[in-house]
Amino acid sequence: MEEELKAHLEKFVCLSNEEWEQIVTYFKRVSYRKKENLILEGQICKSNFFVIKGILRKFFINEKGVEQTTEFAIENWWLTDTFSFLNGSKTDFYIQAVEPVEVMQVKREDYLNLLEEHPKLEKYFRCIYQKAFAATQMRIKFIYNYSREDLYHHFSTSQPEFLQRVPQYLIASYLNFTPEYLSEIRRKSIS
Amino acid sequence: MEEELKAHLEKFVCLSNEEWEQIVTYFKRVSYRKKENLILEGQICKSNFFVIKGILRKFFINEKGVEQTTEFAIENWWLTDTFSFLNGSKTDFYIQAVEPVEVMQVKREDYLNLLEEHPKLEKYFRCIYQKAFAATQMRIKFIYNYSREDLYHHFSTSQPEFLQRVPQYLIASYLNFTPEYLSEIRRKSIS
DNA sequence: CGGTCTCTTGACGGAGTTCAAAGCTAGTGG
DNA sequence: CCACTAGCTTTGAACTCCGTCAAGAGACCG
Repeated sequence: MEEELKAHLEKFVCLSNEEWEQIVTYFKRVSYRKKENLILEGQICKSNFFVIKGILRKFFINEKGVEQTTEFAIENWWLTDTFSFLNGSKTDFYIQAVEPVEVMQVKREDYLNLLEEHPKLEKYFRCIYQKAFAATQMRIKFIYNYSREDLYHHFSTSQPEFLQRVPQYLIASYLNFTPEYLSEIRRKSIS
Repeated sequence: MEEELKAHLEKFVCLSNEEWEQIVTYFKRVSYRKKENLILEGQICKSNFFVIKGILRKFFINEKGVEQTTEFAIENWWLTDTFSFLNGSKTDFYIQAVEPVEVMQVKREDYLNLLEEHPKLEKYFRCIYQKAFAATQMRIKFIYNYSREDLYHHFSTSQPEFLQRVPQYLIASYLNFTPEYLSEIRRKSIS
């Protein structure tokens, strides 16, 4: 069922069944296996992904050649390289399934047409991006305010589901430190 | 003149003169002196600020009691604590004029009414927030990818105007390191 | 010219990385 | 259903970047 996306849209705008049936035609439902890549560095990031079930992560290869995770997306979150998606430029990122994943994906052109045909959705995406922007600002504040150790504790208490579902080395990567150091922090907090 | 704001809106949507004249009534034009605070920690951040002339910065007092700058805004940029502005919650931030500043400011309720009355502007703000979100994601990528020293060099080459207009200790604060260390980096690059 | 704000310099310490190696776990094929 | 292997996690020692502290040198303002 695509009901998850419908429910999410309806948190911000009211839709008739008829509208919904038109809207859903712009999307494609796709499954990906664990570790499968949805997009690769160097490609143009043609789609925006809405997660119905599973976990995605976005990462890039840093200057030292190490995978650096910058975002996770779970159920009811959108994920894409916004910059590449909007401008049609090449992306520096990979998007990969952490677990087996079900998504609804929209291509850039369909996204733009969808907004033309259904201006109601301008409001939906305005709200979504406002929230996403506010969240990212909060994240920068945390990064600036807290030590790595504090960031881990904050993350593990505020997002406990991730600790269950995502391997430690990816958490370390997302928090921008080494698996070795994460291991050290965990030892400290247990004893 | 408020022509700066009008020009900015028209980058994303077409407006008749009549529409513009209605829209502008939702805004208030205000001047602030150097170092004057537009909002204070603990208040509700009631307005969103569009900079016509000058520079604003947003900062918070970190756990060590030090001012930590998280954003600058120059001409044609919006600045607010998005989270507080949207939800009406108390802000953790200060917004302060780095130079004498002219802004157009909208209150939260006027912003919401404006969007009701002029749905065209949903598109404008959707685009603005999309871009802001993409920019913040790029910023996190930079923070994760580069050493402090590289961050300074990247900042100074990509935003040279800020080096001219903003004192060094604020640049250091924005890049999340100490004025002492910034001084050391500068010495290295000169010799 | 005095005083406050900004920038520089240097010595020291600690949070977090790097490297190397061993222990664990889970997925795969036989 | 077990065994093997590749990938994940832990440990510890050495090292490094960058923050802290203290003090001095400019610069800008009344």
